Amino acid sequence: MTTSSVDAAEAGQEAARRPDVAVLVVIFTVVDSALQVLLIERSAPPAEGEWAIPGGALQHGESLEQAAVRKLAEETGVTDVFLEQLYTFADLDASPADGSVGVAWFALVDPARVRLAQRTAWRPGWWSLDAVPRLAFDNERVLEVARERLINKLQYTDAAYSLLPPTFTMRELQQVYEAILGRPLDKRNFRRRLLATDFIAATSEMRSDGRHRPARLYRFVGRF
Amino acid sequence: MTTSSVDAAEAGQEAARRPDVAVLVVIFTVVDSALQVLLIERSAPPAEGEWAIPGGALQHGESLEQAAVRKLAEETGVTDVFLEQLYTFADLDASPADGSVGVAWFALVDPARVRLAQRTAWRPGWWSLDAVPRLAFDNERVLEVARERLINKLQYTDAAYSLLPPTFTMRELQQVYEAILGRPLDKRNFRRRLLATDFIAATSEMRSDGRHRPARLYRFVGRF
DNA sequence: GCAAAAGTGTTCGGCGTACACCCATGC
DNA sequence: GCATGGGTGTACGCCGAACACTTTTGC
Repeated sequence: MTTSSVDAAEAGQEAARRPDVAVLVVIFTVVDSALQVLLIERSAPPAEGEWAIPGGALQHGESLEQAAVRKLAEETGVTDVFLEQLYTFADLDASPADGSVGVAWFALVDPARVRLAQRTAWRPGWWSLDAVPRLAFDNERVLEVARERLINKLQYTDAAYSLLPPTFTMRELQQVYEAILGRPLDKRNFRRRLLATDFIAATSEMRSDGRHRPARLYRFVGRF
Repeated sequence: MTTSSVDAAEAGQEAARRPDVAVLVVIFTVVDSALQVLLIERSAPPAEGEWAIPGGALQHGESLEQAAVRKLAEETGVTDVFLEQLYTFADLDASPADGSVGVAWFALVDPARVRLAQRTAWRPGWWSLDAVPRLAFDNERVLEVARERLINKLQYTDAAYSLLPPTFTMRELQQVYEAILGRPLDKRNFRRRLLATDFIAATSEMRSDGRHRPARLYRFVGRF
């Protein structure tokens, strides 16, 4: 780890001391029916010009979760979302023998709430999962592990709450699932299954979109 | 973390330098139909006299997995078993603010293969899961996470291969499952389900135990 | 009236679960 | 011959998967 994903904020410390513990946050979102991940363009060696998963050193007195929350907020301005520890890597770096580790987390965010950090150096950007560029270090492995976990989590938790606004239509929810699972789902089965879970509940509101029948809005229960 | 689970081998280093990264290994076995975990009695402060999950500092040039394998071998003499990363904790210690982390792993071992390290200080011992002593630091949390993962892994993987000798009877296999799940299972359903997974296959051998019909021996496939 | 998305039921196969009796052996 | 554990089959309920038509609206 060490320098594998240090952004502008940490870039100064990088030369001063190699941190022993870093936190990486794989930030997913779904826009236009496409699963996307937030990546940072590295503006200094090593791996200058390559893209990497956002991350930085664990700061003094911070818990791992606090560091992940902070990192997520720095990059997206978002708090209070699905955020879960993923896996810890010791050899993400070009220099695996230095004893440093990277603790990877993954987060799910509603694109409507995101305000990306405005920088020209260490520029952040969304990348569609089926078009990610070459990544610095071994970040491809991290991303792959994150994607697998996301697919699993979706099956038996309400994690999707974190990818959608407070209310949403069944179609929107289904598109989120389809984008993550990478395959189309049957409308009737999807609706029945989701309502059976009690993750979501109907609201009394409808939304009129265009020249077609208005859609009922739903919300995740246990939130708001 | 830091000193939370350092055994005799690392005890000397403990005073010299607080390691930034430690590895813990939750080692499970099943003996006499009881799920047991290996614990180490701490022979020096902090938490002297309390029991803890075995662990130690990540050594120079070592990957996390190598450290876990080494730790497991030091304590049990066993290699080549189910060993999987569990979770990483930053605040296992009494002193959570020191920036050190503990990467927890969990392992499953066949009791017949184990040769416990013979020490009087930092003495290792097996404890039944429903009778563990008070643990040092926050090791109870680690143990609880490990047990949950073990229960899950059992459902959809062949992890149990690591708890049994190369061949075994259906009854022995079922007892392992029952010990871990903590409830009795139906003999017919168990047999049918396990054979359906293709994790195990019948051998041509039988074992005669006592004054009753001999039992067929099975083996895990994809091992040996 | 027509285009577009919303909404709705039934059938089928597989899987987990409950449940009871005969079989082979040693003493 | 009897005690002990080994070994086997069926019925049912639930769940995921496949599949097509009617409804409501805007234009």
